[in-house]
Amino acid sequence: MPERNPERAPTEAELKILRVLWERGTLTVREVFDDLARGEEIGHTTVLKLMQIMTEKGLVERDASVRPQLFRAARPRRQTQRQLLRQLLDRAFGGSPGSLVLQALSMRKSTPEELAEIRRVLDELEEPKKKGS
Amino acid sequence: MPERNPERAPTEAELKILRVLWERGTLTVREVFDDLARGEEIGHTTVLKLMQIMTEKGLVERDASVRPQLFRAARPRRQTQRQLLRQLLDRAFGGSPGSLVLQALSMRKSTPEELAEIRRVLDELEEPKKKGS
DNA sequence: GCGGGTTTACGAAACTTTTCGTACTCCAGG
DNA sequence: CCTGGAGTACGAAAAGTTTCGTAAACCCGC
Repeated sequence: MPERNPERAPTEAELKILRVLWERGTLTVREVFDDLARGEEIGHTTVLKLMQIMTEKGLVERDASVRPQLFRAARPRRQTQRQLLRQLLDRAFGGSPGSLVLQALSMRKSTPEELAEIRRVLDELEEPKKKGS
Repeated sequence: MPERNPERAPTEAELKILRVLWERGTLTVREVFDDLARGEEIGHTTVLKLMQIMTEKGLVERDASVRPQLFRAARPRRQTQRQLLRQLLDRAFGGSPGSLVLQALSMRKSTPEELAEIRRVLDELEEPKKKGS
């Protein structure tokens, strides 16, 4: 189905649209446009064109059987985040997540809950044998 | 000094060059070229042109008083990594480092030493009062 | 001093991404 | 019907990135 660029990560403008779709589910072009237009100057046909291209790339899926047609993200947020993380890792962190994590943590802004969750994941990573609840 | 693009993060090709400069310090175009050409197909003047543009952007600094002229990264690796991380955070992780860190950790590939270091940073974050060694 | 390889500057082609004008289609109301 | 507004498709301009050809400037050894 993707008739264009298959594996390249979403661009900046594409991510703006994906963020809306991940957050709100299945939407019309107008709904996405209204959402984006609240925060920036952008044209309705610009959003439409982007979403058409994203359909060709396989980034979103389109239901053209209804009018207006509906769009939704083709891949879950997590998967795309992972792809972008991998890309950043290779481009600027020598492929090692360690230093990336440290830099990210040093940005503060993490809640105590997140820190606890991180600690939990660390425990699992360091003790892969235990499988108890 | 930057006569072009002031604050935008380095592009893919620019990062390839920055990686070499961060690793090896102050280099000539030929040295950067030789380094990159070992891993991919690329022309010498392509590298030169990129480095000229990067000079205009303020990404590298040039010493034109010697021949061949010398280039070095204008900003430390850490600072650029931070900028790219911030960008990724805003673009795809809703600005919160927590989930980014968790995703990165789930990629494995971290050494026990890195995990220990991460744990140490976590401790500091959760207990900002203690200042002991 | 001269010739040839090296270095540098510059312009522009080739691509990609982003933006939008224009026009066509499809109704709903009058 | 007819018309106007919403929705859609399409092409292309505008902007940004990457690549390289060409030629001028420079330097070393003969």
